Amino acid sequence: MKISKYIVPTMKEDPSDAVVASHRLMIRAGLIRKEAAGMYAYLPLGFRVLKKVINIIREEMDKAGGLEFLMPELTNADLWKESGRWDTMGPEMFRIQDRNKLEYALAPTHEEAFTNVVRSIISSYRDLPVNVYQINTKFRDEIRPRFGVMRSKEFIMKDAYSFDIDEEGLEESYQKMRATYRSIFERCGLETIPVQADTGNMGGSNSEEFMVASEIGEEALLLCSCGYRANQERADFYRELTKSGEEQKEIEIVDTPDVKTIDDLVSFFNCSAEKFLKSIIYLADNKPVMAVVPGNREINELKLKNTLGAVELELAPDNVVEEVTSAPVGFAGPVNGLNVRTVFDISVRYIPNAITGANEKDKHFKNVNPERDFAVKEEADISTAEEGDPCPECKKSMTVKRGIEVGHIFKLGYKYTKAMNVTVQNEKSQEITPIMGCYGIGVNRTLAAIIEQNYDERGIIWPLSVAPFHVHLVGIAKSDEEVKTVEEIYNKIQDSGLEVLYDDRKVSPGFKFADADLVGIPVRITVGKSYFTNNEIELKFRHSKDILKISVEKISEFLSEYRKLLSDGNVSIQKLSDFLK
RNA sequence: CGGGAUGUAGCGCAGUCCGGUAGCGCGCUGCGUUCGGGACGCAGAAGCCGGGAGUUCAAAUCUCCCCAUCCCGACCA
Repeated sequence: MKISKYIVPTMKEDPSDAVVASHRLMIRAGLIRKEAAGMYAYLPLGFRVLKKVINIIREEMDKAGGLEFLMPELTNADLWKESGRWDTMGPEMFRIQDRNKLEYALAPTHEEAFTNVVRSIISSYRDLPVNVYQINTKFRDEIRPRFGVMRSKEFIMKDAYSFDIDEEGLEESYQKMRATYRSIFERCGLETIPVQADTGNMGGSNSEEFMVASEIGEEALLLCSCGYRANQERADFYRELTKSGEEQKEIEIVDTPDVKTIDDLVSFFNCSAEKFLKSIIYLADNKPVMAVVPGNREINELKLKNTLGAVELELAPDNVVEEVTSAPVGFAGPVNGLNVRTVFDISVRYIPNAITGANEKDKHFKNVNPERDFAVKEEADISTAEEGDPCPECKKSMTVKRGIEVGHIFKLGYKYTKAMNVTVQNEKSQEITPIMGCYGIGVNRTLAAIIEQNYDERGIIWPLSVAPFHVHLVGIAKSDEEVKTVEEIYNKIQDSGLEVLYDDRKVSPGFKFADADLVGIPVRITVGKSYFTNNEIELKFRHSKDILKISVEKISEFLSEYRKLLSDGNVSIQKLSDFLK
């Protein structure tokens, strides 16, 4: 492809609204343009990369026995009502009506749609297992689209759904996808960290997220050297739960004017934060509940939500807090039994002589003792694991890293097959309900994550497997004759079967080199001065500074080797540069 | 939805306090000179100053209302 006939609108300056590297570079290198917040147009160069990522996913899915579908993006409300998610999906689902006032959703995910189509097709245990998938656009009315294509309102997702006759089968399907995901991300040149995760509103039990370590990641991960890896949302941690020997003192009420936050309390009472019982009022499905954790801990809202079995959980507004505690915000506590459901963190009962709000303005209790001064009826782990907390498996101290979630695999269980009444006959002619798994990959996000992991101050450094072109040919010709010579080389590279982007523009060499670095094609071939004087072609790998001067014959060999490695699916920069030695 | 910021030429910005001729850099067009790491000269084109209402002789600039975009928190691939 000649640049003069293509569209590569590169920009020297960073766009003002891009903060993270991938977003900046995708716009500067001419891969995407913003249409509106959370909506992006892919330009030809960006679309080529996107297609390469899609192809890798498709190849690996097909290899694993996945069957590719294409589902409608507009889904009937009846489907969602059948599974019960019409009410639970919340405002992130785009809902629309047609001219007859029938309700639809722009699909944010496709469990229902696939379950529906599969149930109409399968009828026997012999039809199972089956793994169906698609690569298609999803719509989510994100509260805040962010970071370019990393989090957008419209995005491409590969979503797969497995149906098995029993849990054993599901385990097999799940493990197969687990392995498939590893190879997909590996082929994309991405290093991923699989972590245990929450299943969110997808339902189900077991789930694992594939994370790309990155400073800009929106998830915090807890990692242990023993191999324990979990999303902070659901990470467990080990706790030494023993009664302290401390003698129980007499409960006292203390005047604490304007002392509301844990920080205030620490300086007021001059003791450590873990002595306080942090008591927070939430609204769980619009009903007030209180959660109590030690003052040095954060409440893990997801754990709390799961404990409560709630669909929606949010901090209660001030007026609700005042109503429930009959005191301003900041003085809640479990002592004189409030009339709300209260969940205590499992560590609370082991805190002697604690300090807590008195449910009265400017008053706190000190020397509060669990069970003596209040009943601990409902207990759960509702604390967030933090950096340095002991690993739940080996008790060693865990570290925290940030990550971008590029893939997520779930064991869904029977949630959809039961709700939507999917059955097949087993060998005894009995009706059984298949069990499901579901497996997603954010395609655009994967692309952005690839850039996040592969760039420098000059631009993108594409892994060979997803580069928009295999070779970037820079021609520096001064006369018509020289132009013709470069063109012959261009034809030769094309004939070798490689995808080549040929910079044939009439601009200065520096301009072309800078653009080549920005666009980031892994192999750059320059035909210029040294060719016209010494018959040597210059080759430069994007990831290194070295410029190699190579004879025409050797270049031909190099190109056919490159071509061969690509078709073997076995190409790496290492192998390519080794070939030149 | 809460908190913060910004909308001026295709892109990046100044001008706004203190009302009075709309500006700079990049890019773009033409001609010429250049030609190995974002070349130079000359000549050009291009802006309802986010939208609406108001104050004023006069508004990019002051007031009010709307809209959009970005950043920080809750949602998620």
